Amino acid sequence: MKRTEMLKMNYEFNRVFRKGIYYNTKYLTLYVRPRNDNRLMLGITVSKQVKGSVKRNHVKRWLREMYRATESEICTGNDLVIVGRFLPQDTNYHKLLLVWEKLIKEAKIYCPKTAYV
RNA sequence: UGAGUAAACCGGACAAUCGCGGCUGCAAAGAUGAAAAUCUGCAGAUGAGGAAAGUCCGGGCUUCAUAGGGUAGGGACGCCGGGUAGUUCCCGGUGAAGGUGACUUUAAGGAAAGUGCAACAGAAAUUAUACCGCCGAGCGAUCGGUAAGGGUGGAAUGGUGAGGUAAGAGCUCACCGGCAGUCUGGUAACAGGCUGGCCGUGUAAACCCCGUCUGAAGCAACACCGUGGAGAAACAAUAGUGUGACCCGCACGUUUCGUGGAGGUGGCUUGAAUCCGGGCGAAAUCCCGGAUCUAGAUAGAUGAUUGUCCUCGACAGAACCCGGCUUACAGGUUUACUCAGAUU
Repeated sequence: MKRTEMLKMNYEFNRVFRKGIYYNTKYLTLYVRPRNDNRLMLGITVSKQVKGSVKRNHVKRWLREMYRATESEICTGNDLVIVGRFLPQDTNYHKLLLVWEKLIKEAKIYCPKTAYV
């Protein structure tokens, strides 16, 4: 299985924020920007509305795990940035996963496995 | 048994599957490359805290400044002894305050160098003073003596008792307090004794005085590499470089020095280290011997799922590294001690 490619530099993030299309929900914001090549790159960031570095880190891990679970169903050729926003106390991984699945369909980057087979 | 004091420690556990960081080893299958190597692959062990936090002190380390020394100014600290690389930290002790007690708290030098302040109340808040009183003189107005008592205040000119007196007063005496001198004990802070003598408030977390210490900035420090770009020098015109097997053709001046933006590499984990054993000491700490290597990321690694168990899980995430302080914290364990009660 292919390793997830991460966005690293600050300018890469800024490029996606400025030129990408964003899809907003209560818990997450997704920025999408098409790429010239066929790679799929991911950036994860969490808003400071989530207090405390422990909680922020935890949300980041959820987002990464969530992406990993659905990576094979996402269209290639895009830069994605997922932003974690304010989360109520009873949030857990499963709730986030449901939100995420809705979000990728809405953003029209949901490509079921046919692309790979 | 109940209530409490002090110290030390732990900070959900186990199993399975998938996933992540750097490390070590293997493999040579795939990709890049001239090579070294890098990525991918497989295996292995390993991977956040007691506060990682606040960034409040003290260092190491680095750069800048600086011949050496002193003074002023600024800042910090302030009972004594010991510990330490060092501190405002730690340990032990002294004084003071609190608690029945175990024990706790303590910015604890100087008010006899000087200045300031002390609201309201009160007669009076410091080279001051007499409101109600008390006593004496006087018919009285008033004058003189006094600071026991009342009253004000956070604080009122040592306190209690006796003598003394017109009434009173350290005026005198005893004890207590405080001051000065001296002796004894203690390394010292200080404690105790003796003698003299009766001494005018508090505030230095007000200025100040005395003593001690004191360059500045921080890993985004700093060192190295550095496509591009700015600069300098040298060389060349049938040359050189790239493309290519070669020629033609096409494109471009080339090389060196050097400054350094983006970016990269180092700094980056072996250290006042951890564990075990022994020793000096009342303790902090120190000494000796043995063993171990225990995160090193850079959009920043610990997560998800399932199952079992319990007390049902708090505060909370390394970012150069140590020592200390402070603050946050569900619940639990151990040891020592105190008070009250019960039983023997």
